Amino acid sequence: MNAVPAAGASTREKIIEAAASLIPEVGWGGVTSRRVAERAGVNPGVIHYHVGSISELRRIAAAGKIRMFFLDRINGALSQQDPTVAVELILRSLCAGDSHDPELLLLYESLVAANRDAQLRTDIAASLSQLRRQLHDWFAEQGVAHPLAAAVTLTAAIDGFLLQRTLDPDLDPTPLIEGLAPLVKRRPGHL
Amino acid sequence: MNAVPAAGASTREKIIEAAASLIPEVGWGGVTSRRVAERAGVNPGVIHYHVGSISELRRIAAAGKIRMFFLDRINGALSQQDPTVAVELILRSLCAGDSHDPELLLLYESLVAANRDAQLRTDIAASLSQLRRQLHDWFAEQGVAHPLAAAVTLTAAIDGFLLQRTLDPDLDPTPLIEGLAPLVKRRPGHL
DNA sequence: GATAGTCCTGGACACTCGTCCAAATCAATT
DNA sequence: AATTGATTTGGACGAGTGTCCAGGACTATC
Repeated sequence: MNAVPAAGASTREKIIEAAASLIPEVGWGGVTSRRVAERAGVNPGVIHYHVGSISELRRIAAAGKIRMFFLDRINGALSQQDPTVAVELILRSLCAGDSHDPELLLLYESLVAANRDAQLRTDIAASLSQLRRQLHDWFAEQGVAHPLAAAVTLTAAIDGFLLQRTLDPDLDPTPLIEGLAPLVKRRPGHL
Repeated sequence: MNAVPAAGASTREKIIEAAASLIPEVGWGGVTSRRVAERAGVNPGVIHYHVGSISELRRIAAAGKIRMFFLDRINGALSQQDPTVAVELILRSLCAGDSHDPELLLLYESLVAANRDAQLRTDIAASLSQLRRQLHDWFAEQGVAHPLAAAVTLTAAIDGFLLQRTLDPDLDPTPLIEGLAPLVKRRPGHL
């Protein structure tokens, strides 16, 4: 189970990838062994050879995707010069794509499922708290007045807004950007 | 189906109530006909007599509870005098109870399930947009500078924060209250 | 080429699911 | 008391589920 040869790792990854792609489509509970096997082009029996159980498969697939999601989509904006610009950039970019962005749907499916899976909850909570800390440090560095309040509020607001936007694709991010702008303004004295 | 006698309505309500109480416990997909029947103290067969299908039962139960939730928990704060106080009151009250508040868990279960159920999506989107409008009107009345930005940001931030708090009960609402306070400050000229 | 270890196949197992229905029960009217 | 309609019962049906396993195939080592 520890040292997995290349060939085995390949089908294992195919299985995990298939599960991850299914979560947003059919929901957490809809990810079944047969469906995963079919999408991965793999025999149903082989799933339990590479991954212990379906619950564990869902957990592995979700946690991996979520970690990547935060790294890719949020951290990219931190290379911006101005916090206000960065916030607008994050939101515009997140709203640019489909409102049914698979990565977002996977995130929300997992967040809700985590309430019934302690291991998953721990994994996601770690990713979220790391995200908050990164934002906090960056805001502090950029001379934002209240970096902690800014990081917590921003994380929560984006999270909630995107969740609501999955229900109503026409939801306009502009008021939110306006609302968040003063929060991330630099202190007057900052160079 | 329209004019339901008293006796029938009674068991029908027992069924719906049982379903609503199960959603936060076992998740959207975990609400099965047998479980609902057991909790309602009712024969499994009778569910399809009073409610068409299990999907419809879940939808009915969820939509009703969510409408009530917004009415009870949010509107109560609008009788406050000061918007800043009201925001703090809403958050403190929502964070006072269990972080696994059944009503909140039901809301998030339903929000996620709504992505795979057009009817449910429409119902919840209506409740949410009504909530935003109520907040907007109240903020405008109270002389908040940017009522629309305030309403959208507040709704999103609270929604997201509470979702994250279901994962991490120790999450402190204070930074969020700090972050939202300037957003709902009255215009200087307001009496 | 034989052997050993890894990987895969196909099918079985026991279970739960949503839905349906004929028959039994109940309530109220005639 | 008889009749009629609404309500409830208990069980059945087929489909789908997670999990497991005996064996086949495949690959690298000796």
